[in-house]
Amino acid sequence: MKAEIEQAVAVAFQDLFVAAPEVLLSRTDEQFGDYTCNVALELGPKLNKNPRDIADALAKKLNDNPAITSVEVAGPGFLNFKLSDDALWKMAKSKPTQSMGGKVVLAEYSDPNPFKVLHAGHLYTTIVGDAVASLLQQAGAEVHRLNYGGDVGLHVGRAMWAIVEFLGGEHPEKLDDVPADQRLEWLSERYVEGTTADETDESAKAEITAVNQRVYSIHADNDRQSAFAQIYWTCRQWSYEGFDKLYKELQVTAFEKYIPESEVVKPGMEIIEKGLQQGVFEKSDGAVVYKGEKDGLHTRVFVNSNGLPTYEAKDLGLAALKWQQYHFDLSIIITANDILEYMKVVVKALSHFYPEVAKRGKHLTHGMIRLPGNQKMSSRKGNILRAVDILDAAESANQAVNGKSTKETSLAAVKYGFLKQRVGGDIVYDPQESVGVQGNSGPYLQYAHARARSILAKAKASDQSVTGELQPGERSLLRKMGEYAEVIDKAVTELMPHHVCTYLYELAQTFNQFYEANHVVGDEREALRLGLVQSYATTLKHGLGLLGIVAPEKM
RNA sequence: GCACCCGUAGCUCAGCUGGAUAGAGCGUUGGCUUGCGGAGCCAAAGGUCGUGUGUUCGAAUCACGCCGGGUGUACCA
Repeated sequence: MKAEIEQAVAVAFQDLFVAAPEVLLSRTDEQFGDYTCNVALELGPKLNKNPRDIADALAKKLNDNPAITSVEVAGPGFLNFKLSDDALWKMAKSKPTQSMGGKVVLAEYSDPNPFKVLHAGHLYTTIVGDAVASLLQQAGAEVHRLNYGGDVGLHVGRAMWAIVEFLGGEHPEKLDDVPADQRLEWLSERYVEGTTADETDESAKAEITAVNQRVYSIHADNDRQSAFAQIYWTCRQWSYEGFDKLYKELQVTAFEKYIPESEVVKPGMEIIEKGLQQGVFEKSDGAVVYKGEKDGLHTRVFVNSNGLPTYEAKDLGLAALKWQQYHFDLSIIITANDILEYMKVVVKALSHFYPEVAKRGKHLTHGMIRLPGNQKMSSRKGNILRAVDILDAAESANQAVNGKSTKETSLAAVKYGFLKQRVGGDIVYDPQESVGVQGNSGPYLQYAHARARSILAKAKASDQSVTGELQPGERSLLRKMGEYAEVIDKAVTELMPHHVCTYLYELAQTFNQFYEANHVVGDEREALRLGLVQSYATTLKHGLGLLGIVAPEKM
C-alpha cells in the first residue's frame, strides 16, 4: 500500500513537473493522517516553486485514488494522506517483505570460549543473534546459525596448566572426582588460577607457554591417547555440554554447529603463508604482522614469535572456511565493540585474498552489559558478570516483585530487557524493571497477549473475518496493526530487533486504549471487534516469537 | 598522541537516509472501578536534545571545532 501510494505520487509529480523524484512516505501522527510526504518541500526550491503550490497540485491529482479518502496539504507543504478503511484492513493483513528471499546468510554469535565461563556479553549476543537470525529467516533468508569459540589459544594454555597442577600431574582419571554439576564452575576456577599464575609468576608463565604449544600439537597430531590430550578433550567436552545446557534453558534456536578455533588454524596458516609470499604480511621481530597503517588502520600480529597463530590468523581461516562451506550472500558477526578496530584490520587483510567475502561481511557490535548502579566488573580475575548471574537476578527479581516466578516470564524479562535497547552502545540491564508488572517489559507484553486471548475465549465462536466501516477507536487500532509489516522490514534492513520491541509496546498501548473505551463481547459490533482483537493477538504473538519470547495463552 | 564509539526529562531509553508542538517507561503528583483480565486508562509536572559555529526554507538528526565519558592502539581474545 505504501509503495503503491509512493508510486502514484511519483507519477503525478512527473506528469505535473516533468522531474522524476524519489518519493518516500513516512508514518505520521494520527492527527495529521496515516502517511505524510514531504516531496513538495524537498523539491520546491529546486524547481523554483512554492512548495505549497506543488503540494496543492499533487493533492488535486491524487484525490481520486480509491485507497485514499483525503489528501491534505498542511504546514509549509506536507502532503498528508488518510487511507480508506478498506486500505487499512488490507494493510493489517499484509505480510513483511521477503527481502532476503533465496539469500544465504550466516549468523555467528554467542561465541563462548571453552574452558571459560559464559559471561553477560555472551548471553547478550546469544539473545540478539537469535532475534536477528529469526528476522532474516522470516524475510526469506536461508540462515545458518554458527557458534565460534576458542578451544585453543592462550586462555586454554592457562586453564590446562592449572588443571594439571590441580590434578597433581597428568592424571585424566582424577577428573572423575569433579561432580558433574560443578564442571563448568570448576573449569573457570582453573582458568582464573592459570591467568593469575601467568601474570604474576615468571616460571609458571614459561610453563604455560609450553602448555599452550602442546594444546596446538594435540590438534596437529590428532592426539586422542596421551594423558594430556585426554584431559583436554574431556574438559573441552564439559564446556560444550555446559553451553548446550544453557542454550536449552534460554529456549533459543539451536545452533547449526560449533566451529572450534582449532579447525581454522590450518586454513588460517595457509593464508598467512600465501600472504607472506605475496608481501601482504611481513615478518617483524619474529612475528608475522599486517601493517594496517597504509589503510589508515594499525599494525596487528597474526602469528606470534613462537609460531602460533593469534586470533587474527584464526579469523582469516574462519572466514575462508565459512566461504568454502556456504558461499553466503551475507555473513553477520555479533561481538562486543572492543574488537571493532581489530576486526577492521582482519577484514582489510582478508580482502587481499577474498575480496568478495570481506565485502559480504557485516560486523555488529555492542557495548558493555551493566547492572544498574555502575558496578565495575573486571574481566581478568573472574569476578565478571556471568550469564547465569543475569538469569538468577531476573528470577529473584521476578519472585520479589511478583511473588511468583515462572520460567516464561523470567526469560521474557531478560530477553526483552536486552532487545529493547538499540544494538551498539552499552546495555544497562535492570532486573527489577525487566520483570516489572507495569511498563515496557517482556512480561507486560505477555500479559497483554494473554488478556486478548481471554477475550477471544469468552466470545462465542462467530465469524471474525467481518470487515467494514470503522469507528475512531477501532480505526486507531487497525491503523497501528498495519504498521507491523513495515516495522519488520525496517528491523531486517537495519538488523535492529529493538524496532520490533518499540512497536509491540506501542501496539499494546494502542490496544489498551481501544479496550478501555470499547466493549467487545456482547456489543453489537462484536464480530468486527473480535476480528480486531484476534488480529492484534496474532500480531503480538508473532512479533514476540521473532524476539524469541513465548506468548502463553494464560498467565 | 592517533583512531573509533557514546553524550536526549531525576533514572533507563526511543527518535538520527533533516521536516510540522522532541516521545516512552520508571519515579513524583492528581483523577478513573456497581463492566470483556485495573499487570489497565486519563491527566499534570519535568528538556538551552553536552557545547559552539556552519550548511539549509527548516538541524536532536548533516559537517567541523571544543568539553565530558568509554574502547582500541604488536605478539590476549
